[in-house]
Amino acid sequence: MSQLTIEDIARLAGVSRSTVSRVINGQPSVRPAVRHRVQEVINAHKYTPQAAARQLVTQRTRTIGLILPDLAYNLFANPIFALMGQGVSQVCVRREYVSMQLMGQRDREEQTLFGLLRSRHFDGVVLISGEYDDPCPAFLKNSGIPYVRIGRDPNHDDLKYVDIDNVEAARSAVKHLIGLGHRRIAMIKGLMRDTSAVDRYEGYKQALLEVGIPLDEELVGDGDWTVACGYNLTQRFLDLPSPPTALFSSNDIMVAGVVRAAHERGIRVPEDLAIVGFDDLDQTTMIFPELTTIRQPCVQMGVRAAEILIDQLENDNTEPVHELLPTTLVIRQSCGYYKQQSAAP
Amino acid sequence: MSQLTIEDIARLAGVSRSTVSRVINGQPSVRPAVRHRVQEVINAHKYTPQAAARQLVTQRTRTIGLILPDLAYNLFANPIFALMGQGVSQVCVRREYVSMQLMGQRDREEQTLFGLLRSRHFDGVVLISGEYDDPCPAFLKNSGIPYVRIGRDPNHDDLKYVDIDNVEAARSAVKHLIGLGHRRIAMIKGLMRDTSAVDRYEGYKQALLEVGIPLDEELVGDGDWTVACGYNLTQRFLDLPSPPTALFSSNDIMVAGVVRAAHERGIRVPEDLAIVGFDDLDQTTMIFPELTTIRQPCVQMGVRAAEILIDQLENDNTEPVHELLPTTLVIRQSCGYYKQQSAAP
DNA sequence: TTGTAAGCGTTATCAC
DNA sequence: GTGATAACGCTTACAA
Repeated sequence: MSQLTIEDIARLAGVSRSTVSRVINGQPSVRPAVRHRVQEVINAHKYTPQAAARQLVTQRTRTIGLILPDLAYNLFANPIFALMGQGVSQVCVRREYVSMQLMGQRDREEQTLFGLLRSRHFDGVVLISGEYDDPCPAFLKNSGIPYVRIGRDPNHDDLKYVDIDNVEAARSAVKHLIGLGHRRIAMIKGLMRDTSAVDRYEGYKQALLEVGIPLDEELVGDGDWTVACGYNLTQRFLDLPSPPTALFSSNDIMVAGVVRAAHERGIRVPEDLAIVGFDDLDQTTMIFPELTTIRQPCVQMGVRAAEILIDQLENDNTEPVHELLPTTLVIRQSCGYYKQQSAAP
Repeated sequence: MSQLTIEDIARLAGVSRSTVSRVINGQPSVRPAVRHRVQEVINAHKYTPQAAARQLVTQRTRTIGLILPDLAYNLFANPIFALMGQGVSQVCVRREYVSMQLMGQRDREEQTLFGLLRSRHFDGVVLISGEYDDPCPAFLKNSGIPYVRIGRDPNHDDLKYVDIDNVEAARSAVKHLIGLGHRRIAMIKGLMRDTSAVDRYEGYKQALLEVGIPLDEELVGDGDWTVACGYNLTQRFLDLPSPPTALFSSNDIMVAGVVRAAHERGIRVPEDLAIVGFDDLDQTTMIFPELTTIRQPCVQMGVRAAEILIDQLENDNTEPVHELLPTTLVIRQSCGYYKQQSAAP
């Protein structure tokens, strides 16, 4: 069906290959009548140029690869990566690029992945990676493959990245709880191999420090982003002689576990336990009491990453770009009013 | 860095292009010493052949495209598509293929997608699509692009597909509830543009019919796979003069809404309301009372789809393949024992 | 076992 | 404005 080549189209339209090529690529120097005739033939036969041939001569694929963390496959957390991907995709469509997500376990098949990247399928890569010492950005960098990272690693000098200020975001979340009068505020950390987990913990500590609340190790749980750990850690917290009155979770997913554990013990949210999450997943709205949380602009992060990448590809722009997108504290029902409430008439 | 061509490698190794090519492609007819020397040079320079050049001559990309429904972006339901993708990816790695997921809104960018597919980026496609009259399989079919569908459409004659028997699976779920003594069994349907939603409803009706329970329209809700509809419909059910004692949900996601609505009214699960879901998402385990549900072999579906596709690609196998993979009813806590319980001493 | 040469389907550089 | 013609980087007969 579409095994026709440009040569065939040329013959059918009674012109040369070059002219057909010009029509396809929208070059102006073709007489309207000719252009029209050629276009007719192209449409009639649903001819589309073969990508490989084109790529070979132009040395461009107009394709960008999207690499996700392994995490994405196992986690509820999935939605945030999907959103970032959507952002990337939007820009690509607009700029007439193609974006493809590479499948497969990153850590298990690293060599396969690197080989693939070296074979120049992609003009560039958007890499979603928040891990310390991830080998992937290192590889991209010293292979000279243009990439923009979503996330960052203080140990690694990425030329271009898009991220949020996790320290500040977490700090504001915890300050909110403090502002409501809470003093015993538990925190569930994310996986500490992720920079965002470390930073959010840092923000938590800063907020406490600022108001002179001593850090109580018992109120800090080693989470791993999953519902299960939210559940287990909350049980531990609630077993304490003096349990927390508030809790900050490093993501929304873990809150699902927190809420379940609380429910099981008859602990009410927010009356007995105020909760702030992180991410602002749409999907959770229906599960929890409306969750107070930090909104992360996932789609926008994908958008910016793609824009920055394409800018580099098209304008050879190799200036460093380090963008921190703004987060917002979205206040809903899961915090209630603590001191304020008891101060009411 | 890896801008070297096969020509450069040949020169550096003191052989001809052909020999390098033979080494790369693992052809036997190369003297071990030579092979070794060439391989050294390749490794030293981290040379990888350029995909486009290779594809141009072989007319094969060894790449398969994975197309997801738009749904996947919006839904919690995401996990099942990710799992199918994992299955596809596993097989590809094993068979030395590359799999890439096409990004972007299917319905909005149909022409873009079709153009992409026509440009021969992919040797074949795994298409996850359970919609009636989806234009995508139709396009693939009459473009002669090999594809295997995950899901099917009775209105469309797909040459190869992998699916489950939704009617039978749903039927067994509802029979389970009936077996526990329930007579007023509500059902939440999925989006009826999806064949699986229609089939699951059919299974529900069959199960009732078999034991002579009349279909009560009031107990059937038009769902759309989301948490929100699970919530709203359950409220409606519980408002009925004679509310259901059991509920079958067309997927696990919607159960989240069901459970929330039940909780809010002090309806206990399973004592007051027994629930059976569909999918068996790992992630839900922590959210609901352990959910009785139908397990769908998502990864395996991806695996089979990829295997069937690659078989077609490599052996020109154009026999029809219609595989229905087995589902299982996984019995956990969300159903309890209804009649049995009251029959106990 | 190895090398030479043709050709894959495009775009790009020239002439005309 | 249009058409030859030479790349692009690889694989693959066919020769040697």
